[in-house]
Amino acid sequence: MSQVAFLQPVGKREQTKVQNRQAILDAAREVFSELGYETATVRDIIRRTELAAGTFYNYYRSKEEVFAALADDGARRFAPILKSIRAQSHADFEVFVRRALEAYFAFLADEHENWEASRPPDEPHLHVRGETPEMTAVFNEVRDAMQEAIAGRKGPVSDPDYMAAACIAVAREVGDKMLERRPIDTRGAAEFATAMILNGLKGLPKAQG
Amino acid sequence: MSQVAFLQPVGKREQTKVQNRQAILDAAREVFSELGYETATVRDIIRRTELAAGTFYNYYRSKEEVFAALADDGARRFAPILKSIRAQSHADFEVFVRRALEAYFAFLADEHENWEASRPPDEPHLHVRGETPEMTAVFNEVRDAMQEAIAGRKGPVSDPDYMAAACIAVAREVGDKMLERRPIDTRGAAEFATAMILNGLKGLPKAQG
Amino acid sequence: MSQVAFLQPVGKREQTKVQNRQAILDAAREVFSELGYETATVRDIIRRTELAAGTFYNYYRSKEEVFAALADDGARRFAPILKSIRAQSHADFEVFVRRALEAYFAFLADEHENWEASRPPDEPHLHVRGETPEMTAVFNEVRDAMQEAIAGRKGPVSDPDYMAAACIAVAREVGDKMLERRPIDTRGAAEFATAMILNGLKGLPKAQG
Amino acid sequence: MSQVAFLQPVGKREQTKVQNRQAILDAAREVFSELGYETATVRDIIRRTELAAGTFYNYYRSKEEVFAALADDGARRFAPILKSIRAQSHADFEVFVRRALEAYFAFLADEHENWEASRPPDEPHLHVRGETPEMTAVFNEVRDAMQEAIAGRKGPVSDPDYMAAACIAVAREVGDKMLERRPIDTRGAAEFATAMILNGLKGLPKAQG
DNA sequence: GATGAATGAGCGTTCATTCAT
DNA sequence: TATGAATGAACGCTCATTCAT
Repeated sequence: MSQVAFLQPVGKREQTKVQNRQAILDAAREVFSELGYETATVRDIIRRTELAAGTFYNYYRSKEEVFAALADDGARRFAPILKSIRAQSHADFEVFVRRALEAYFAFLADEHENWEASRPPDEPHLHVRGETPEMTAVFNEVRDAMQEAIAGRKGPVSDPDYMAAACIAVAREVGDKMLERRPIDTRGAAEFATAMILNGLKGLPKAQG
Repeated sequence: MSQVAFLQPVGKREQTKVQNRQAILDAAREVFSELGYETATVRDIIRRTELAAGTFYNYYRSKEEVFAALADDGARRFAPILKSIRAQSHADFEVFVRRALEAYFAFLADEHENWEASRPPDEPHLHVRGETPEMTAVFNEVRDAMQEAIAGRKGPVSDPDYMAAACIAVAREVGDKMLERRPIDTRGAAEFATAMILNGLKGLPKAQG
Repeated sequence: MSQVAFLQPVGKREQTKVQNRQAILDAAREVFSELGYETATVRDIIRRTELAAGTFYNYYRSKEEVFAALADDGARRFAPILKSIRAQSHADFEVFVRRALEAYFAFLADEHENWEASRPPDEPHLHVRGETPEMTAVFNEVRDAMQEAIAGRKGPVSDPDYMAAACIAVAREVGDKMLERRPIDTRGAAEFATAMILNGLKGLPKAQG
Repeated sequence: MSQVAFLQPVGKREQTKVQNRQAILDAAREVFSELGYETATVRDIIRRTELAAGTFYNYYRSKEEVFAALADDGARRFAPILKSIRAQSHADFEVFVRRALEAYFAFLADEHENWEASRPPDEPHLHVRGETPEMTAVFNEVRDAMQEAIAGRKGPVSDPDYMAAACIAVAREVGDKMLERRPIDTRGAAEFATAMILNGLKGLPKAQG
């Protein structure tokens, strides 16, 4: 046995297991973002795979479960980024908001570009909003962080629940709109969303550019 | 012939027709708000009814059509309210926003209470957000009005598309949250949303109550 | 009471009864000839009528029954013609065959023209072969007559059952083809069919026209 | 591994697949010939099978497709026979007609016997004429050949379209009648049909047997 | 494990027929 | 009688899931 094998005991078996799992995840990601969660079927997923129908169930028990797995994946990748942002903001709420939004929009753009890159160019194209599991998950991360940040602010706050809901709603909508524009301008979106969240319409810069 | 009969010549037939149509609409409203549009099936609707499978099709040709009928109903009731608000605000954007939000939240609360009243008390309860057709329709009305109002504002604006998206997102989320609280406080929600939209988090009153 | 009323007691009631029955028959004839027996539905029939769905069942118990009624109608009109032909042929088989075919083709052409006349000009148009009930019925009449005539021939015959089947088959096919040509040439068709039946291919005149 | 296994490597799976496919074809043949194409339903077919509803669709996409498969099968078996007949008749029309009819009737008889053999003895029994897909297909083959043969004949012909229609009609009807008799006498039927087609009633032998 | 055919509940829809009015 | 809405069995078909191989 090689050292490598010792450190990571990948026999042929384990390797294909990993590959299959990944193949399913990849196919599922595509399918969910093209068809949306409701419309997508398990069959759609396995069809984009070289695997057999039954094999799906060796890895995931249902459509729900594979969706959750994808979401998890996104969350796992994003969580540390968000954590370091919080650490770096030293309780400065404005800074935190700005940076969190920047990170969120960057993640979105990245996801989106990967997805577009891996697609045959002129397929019919539904793109149901924010329906990819990763985006959903990352969005949830941001929401939670925002909630905590708001709750932890010193001084009495108006209504932390409403505040969080409102902030996160702005983030989501602006994010979706951003993805529809070309070129995708994550900085512009972050600026807008930050200004809007902190100062409202009246605080927005009066002219664009 | 009684005068009443003269005013409203309802035979038993017409009566049951009206009743059935209403029963279908009521069932559909329930089903859509519990399961969401995608998940709901025509059969789910008829099952909540004492009617036979085929009867549905005497009234509506498809799930889409019954959804549209419900949405129409909501829109029809709300549109004049919104129109008079616009007329009364004389191009004062702040006033318009405040009143439109008040009307929107009031409508939501009303809808919601009616719906809750007609429900068996402790059914399992998913409540997919804002998915009842009426709410969808009313929300669309508000969105359109907001978009127009923003587009029509004098002076250069930062990014009307983002602005509209952000405002409407706040309205929707705060509305949803509002419905989860008891008692339902439409005035509080409207105040919050208005302040948030116009001035952002920093403009929010520092203390609650 | 007038004499007429005495002879044919038609009150308003009886009159509409007759009219309704006729309306159903007319509609059914159209529908059967356009859609064919299998494809046609009772609903198709009543839809071409000013009557209500249930009314159909006051007159006929099913699709089958109205089909039979139409067939009967055709048979009733054709039977006397055929009878007189038999009487006039004094057991001369060749004469009988020729005249029976002429009468059959004439009836077909007549039916067909009536039907075409009563049709909107460029509707889609299936015309399933020989499927109108009248044609079916008349065809059956001719077949029976032919069978009898063959069975009654003096001298040993090769195989009366086959003979009848063969003759009638020729009549039907040539009849169908005839209806597809313009102008409809009943005489030509009768000549051809008669020659074919009596003398076969080898007895056919060598040139056409 | 045995040699047999080498020649035909059939696992149990392949075996049941073949069996199921055959079961569906058999059921379909029965259903079509008892009910006719129009009346038959996919569910009628699967009901005569031990299979589940959905299984049908693993093999055929629709009623049409299974019908076509059956027809194809018949046509494929019959086409070479007919081809060799044409080759052997060296443009002698009479010979061609006689042999083609013989082959057609033989095929019919064969088909029919197979079908009867595989049937429970005294089922209700409609037997819509010549409606099994195989017979339909074979009949079409004969018709086409006949049309070509007639069209290719030297010398002016009376009316090739009528001629073909008449010949084929005789073939079909005599064929159907033949199947109703016991014992099935394909030679007798062929003799009769040939004589009838070539010489008509008057050329028929005067006595039977 | 991987396979992929089999399963059968469920879907949207149609339609002959019934029956209260 | 005429009406036409109500009925519910049946249709073609899909799909998540199972299970023998």
